[in-house]
Amino acid sequence: MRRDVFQAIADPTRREILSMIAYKPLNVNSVAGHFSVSRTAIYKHVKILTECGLVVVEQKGRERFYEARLGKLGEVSDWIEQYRKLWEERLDSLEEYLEVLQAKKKTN
Amino acid sequence: MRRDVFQAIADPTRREILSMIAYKPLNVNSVAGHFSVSRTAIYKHVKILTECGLVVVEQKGRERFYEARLGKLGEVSDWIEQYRKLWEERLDSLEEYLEVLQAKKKTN
DNA sequence: CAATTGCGAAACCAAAAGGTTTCATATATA
DNA sequence: TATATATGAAACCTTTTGGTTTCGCAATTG
Repeated sequence: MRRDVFQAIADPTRREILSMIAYKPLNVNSVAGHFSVSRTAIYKHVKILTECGLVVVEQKGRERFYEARLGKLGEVSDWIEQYRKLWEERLDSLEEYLEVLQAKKKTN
Repeated sequence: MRRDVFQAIADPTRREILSMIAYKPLNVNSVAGHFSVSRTAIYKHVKILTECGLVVVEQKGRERFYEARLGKLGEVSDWIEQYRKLWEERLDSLEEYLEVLQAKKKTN
C-alpha cells in the first residue's frame, strides 16, 4: 500500500471530496450524496485520504466528521517548486525568441 | 485512459524520470540505465508523461531525446494554491492557540 | 424496547496499471 | 553489405484500484 499524497490526489473523486470538506467537515453520507457512486466507495476514498494525512476524523455521537488537513499538500507543492524557476526561465527564453522573430518580421 | 498531470506524477518512477530529464534531454536507454526495470517499462512511463504534455520528443538520427516541459506542473500547482491561504490561516490559529496555552501555563 | 440511522468491514468483481519477454523496423557502423 | 544499436509495438501476466452488494454493530429516536 503506497499511501502518499501524490497518489491520493491523483484521483479526481478524491480531489472533489477534498474540495467539499475544505471549509467544513462532513460525514460520509453527506459527501456521498454529491456523487453517483455508493457510500462505501466514498468511504474508501476518504479512508485513503485519511491514511496519508490529508484528512482527519472526529467522532460525534454516531456520526464521524471528516476534516481536511490541507497542509499536507505542501509536500506536493514543494516538489513542484523545485522546478518552477527552471520552467519559468525557459518560458522567458521562449518569449525572447518570439520577440526576436517579431523584430525580424518588421525589418524584412 | 485518464491522462492528466495529477495521475502522471502520482508514480514515483515517473517523478524520478522527470528529475532526470529536467535539465538535459535523454533517450530512453539512458533513462532506463538508472532503474532496475526494463527499458520497455521505462518507455511506457515516458509515453504517459508525453501523453499529458509533461515531456516532448525530439528525434535525432535513430535516437529520440525526451525533454521535460515542466510548465505543465502549473496545473497541479494552481489546484494546490487555491487551498494555501486556507491551511496557512489554520496553522496561524493553531499557533495562536498554542501561544495562549503557553501564556496560561506561565500565569498558573 | 423496537426500529432507524450512520458507519465500517468483508467478500467479491472488472478494469487499469505496471511489469515482462518477444518481435519488427529503422538507422549507424565495421 | 552484414551486424549492431535504438526504439516502439504486441501479447501476456500479476497486482492494484475503484467499484458493488451484503452484513453486523453502535448510537438515536419513536
